[in-house]
Amino acid sequence: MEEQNLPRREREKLRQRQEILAAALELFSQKGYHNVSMAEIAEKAEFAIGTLYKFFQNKEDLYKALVLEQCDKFEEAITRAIEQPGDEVEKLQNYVRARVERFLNNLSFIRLFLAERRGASFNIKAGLDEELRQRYYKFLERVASIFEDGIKNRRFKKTADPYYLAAALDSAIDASLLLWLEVPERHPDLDPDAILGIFFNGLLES
Amino acid sequence: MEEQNLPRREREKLRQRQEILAAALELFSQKGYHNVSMAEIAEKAEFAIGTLYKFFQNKEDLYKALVLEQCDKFEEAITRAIEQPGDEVEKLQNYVRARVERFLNNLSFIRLFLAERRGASFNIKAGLDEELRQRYYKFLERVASIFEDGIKNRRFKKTADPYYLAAALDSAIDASLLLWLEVPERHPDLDPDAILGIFFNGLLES
DNA sequence: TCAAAAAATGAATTAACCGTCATATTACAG
DNA sequence: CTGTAATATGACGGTTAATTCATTTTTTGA
Repeated sequence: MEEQNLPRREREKLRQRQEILAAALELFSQKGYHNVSMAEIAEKAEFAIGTLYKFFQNKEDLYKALVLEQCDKFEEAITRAIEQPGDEVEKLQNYVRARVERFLNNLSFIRLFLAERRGASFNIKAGLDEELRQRYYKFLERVASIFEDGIKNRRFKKTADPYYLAAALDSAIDASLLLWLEVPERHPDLDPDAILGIFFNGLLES
Repeated sequence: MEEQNLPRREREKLRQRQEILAAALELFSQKGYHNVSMAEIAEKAEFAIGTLYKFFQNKEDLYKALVLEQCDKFEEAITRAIEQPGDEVEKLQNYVRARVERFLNNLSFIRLFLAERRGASFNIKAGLDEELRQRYYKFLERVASIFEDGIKNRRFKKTADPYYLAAALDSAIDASLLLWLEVPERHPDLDPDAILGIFFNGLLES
């Protein structure tokens, strides 16, 4: 990380900032932006209200920092997976596995993320919504390009526009993971490769 | 509808109620629950604030009524499509087409619905969230049973658990529709059968 | 036509909570 | 150890918005 060689005071500050963000993440993901007060965040993080304002200009700023930071982590993890060497099948396998892993390690953020990525756009968060959308579309393009390459290399049939394929795969992952999260007793198996199987192996008996 | 043979006064009331709900739907889907005030809804519906409280106990109650009513309509339309006679392939085609059609006719609610169906659960709406989840899972089961039948009848290969297939298809529909909604210039074609094609025709070259 | 009942109204009440800032506490240098 | 600077605190001012209810308006039926 970049914590390395900063003055002691600065490192301390960064750690405090992280603690506030952690408390906020937990609360926001449980109750949603509007149902969490600064007082609550302060109490959970064990700071005074005023202290929060030393780190963040206002509630919205705190929220943005939280979401963007988590997005960065998400993108880093997924990028690493996609950039492993291998053919398109392997890349997609790595992608789905990384998605699943990240999901399992970050349940609280996932709730927030899904709510944000697709939710109605709130005036109060104007700008963030648009930025997230843009980032998501760029990210989808990278997955789409795997499909595209696969088609070029005659490994995949062109069953649909690569971008739609990417969107479909990505949302199918979300759906499967949410299912597993919300009714685990009915759907115990969570096999990343099974999700891909839906796309690889056509349903129709030929 | 059930408006038929009610006293004039009652019919009048129902119509007023609908007007309030229509105004609320538009506002909520544009700005989100917390960014719409009762005063705004009242003004848009051309009633006094107090009048809203003759129809709904409070803001949350109004919101619940709105969402549940729209869900009813959604379920009716989809049920009608699924219950058309035909083999499993035709049923799935009808299902996807009905989903697309409903989407196009109800853009404002779709935004609300997607936000609600997957969004973080808000305390304030406790109960509604759970009900929606339950209804959605029941609905998924019906789609899943089409896949199940198709597998039994040797029309489909068993590429995955039918319930996961249903969830994947359903969310792929959402994803494609949202894509089309948000960046129509890049993704002009919106062909229900193309979405199904992804699931029917395997990607892998054999 | 008119008085009683029903319905509609929106000003006033009340509650929540964001963000400030005067004060208290802590850290630090001399 | 002490005075000063840096930091932390949380009570409070101000604003927004949900809900109530006394009053006005409309409807009803005799």
